[in-house]
Amino acid sequence: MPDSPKEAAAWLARNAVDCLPEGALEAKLKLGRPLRVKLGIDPTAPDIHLGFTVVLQKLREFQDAGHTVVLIIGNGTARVGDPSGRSATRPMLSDEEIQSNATSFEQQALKILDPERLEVRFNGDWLEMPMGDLFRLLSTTTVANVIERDDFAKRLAAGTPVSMLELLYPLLQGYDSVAIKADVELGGADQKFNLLLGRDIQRAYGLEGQVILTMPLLTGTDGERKMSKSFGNYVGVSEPPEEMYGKTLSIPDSSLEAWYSLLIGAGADPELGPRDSKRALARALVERFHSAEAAVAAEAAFDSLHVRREIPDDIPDVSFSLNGSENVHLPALLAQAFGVSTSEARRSLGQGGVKIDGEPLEEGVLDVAPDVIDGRVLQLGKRRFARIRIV
RNA sequence: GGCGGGAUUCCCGAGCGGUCAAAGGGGACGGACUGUAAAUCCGUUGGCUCAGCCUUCGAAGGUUCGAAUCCUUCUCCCGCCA
Repeated sequence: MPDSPKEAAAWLARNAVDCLPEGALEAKLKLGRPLRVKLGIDPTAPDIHLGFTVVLQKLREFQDAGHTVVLIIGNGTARVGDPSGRSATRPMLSDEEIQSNATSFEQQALKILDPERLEVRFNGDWLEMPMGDLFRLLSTTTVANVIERDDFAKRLAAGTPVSMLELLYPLLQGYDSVAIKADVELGGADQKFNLLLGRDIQRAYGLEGQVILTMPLLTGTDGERKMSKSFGNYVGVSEPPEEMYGKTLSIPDSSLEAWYSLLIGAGADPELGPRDSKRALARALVERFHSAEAAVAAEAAFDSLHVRREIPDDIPDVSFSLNGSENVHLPALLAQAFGVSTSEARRSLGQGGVKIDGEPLEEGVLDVAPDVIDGRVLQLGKRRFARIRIV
């Protein structure tokens, strides 16, 4: 890691989208003390996904350079809900939900962050402020200032509702920077407005404005939209190795380069084709969040299941009671074994989507003799398996 | 406060009083294909004791042989005006 403030600043900002204002990071580094680097987390979603690790990774770089990361669990702001990029008003969360989300969030963040240089704060501690203080905060910002931002502007233009609470969100979030005296604030590229407003608010309180540094948003597994829990296109850092591996392999080839540069910090081996680059990427990710052995195992399991179409080793046992009838009624069995409705099970049966020991069942067969299925592996689609015991 | 518009199946969104379990798209699931859980193509997508039956179209009543479609009240939402 470079020594001079100038070089250090360039290093830290090297893959950022924005690092504003120009030269400010270098100036902060020249102070020669550990900087307080803020990251605000809205604990509405309990899983940290790969997209978020891009920012966490950057925080870790600051830590490794001797700075302190202040992780703010937005238990106060979570009751408002970040409007960024949302097209609709968010529901309020209960205190219990927020608390449990926050706890699991912190645990997962520690997979990447160094606990030695980490300070965890809850912004509910200072957002419960007297009304006079709130008024002071509100007076720092104009309405025009807040509604000029893209997502509000769009929603207002489209006639979708924007609550007063949401309008408040950027201010509360910005006040966090005042409360913890942040020198630098990190966030995803979509947080630029919030971070800049935090800087303005700090200055309104007579503090030196924070440097803001935003990281690119990782595209989700669909290759289309940013990775997000609400789009269902995310890979969580706590997911089982096989899931993580498989999901990574499912990204379109066009996302490969971005995933490499944002998650691995380097390009793919140019010798490898897209298939093998992707496999290497998937292995690397499983290795980082689980272990080298898990990565090898996940790849082997994937090949077995999807490439060679084999039946996996560890599959759940399901007992099925005949309840006096002669034959096994397959819709009922499938419903019990895989939690689908019997109607859905019938449809799958009608589409050749059910196999016994890897052998497709003839379409339209609804009942089989018990010994045809007892002790064998029932398969629904490509990925759902159960070993059946008739009792 | 006044006026107008809306609430539809997982989501978005169509829906002449009968032929509506409800168009279309998205998503999801199944099949084919494939280096892949990608792309593409095909199919399915309320539930059940499944060639039939039952429950759905914000809620509750009502009109009718028959209502998602008409009427009344209620709840929630949106816009415009003040």
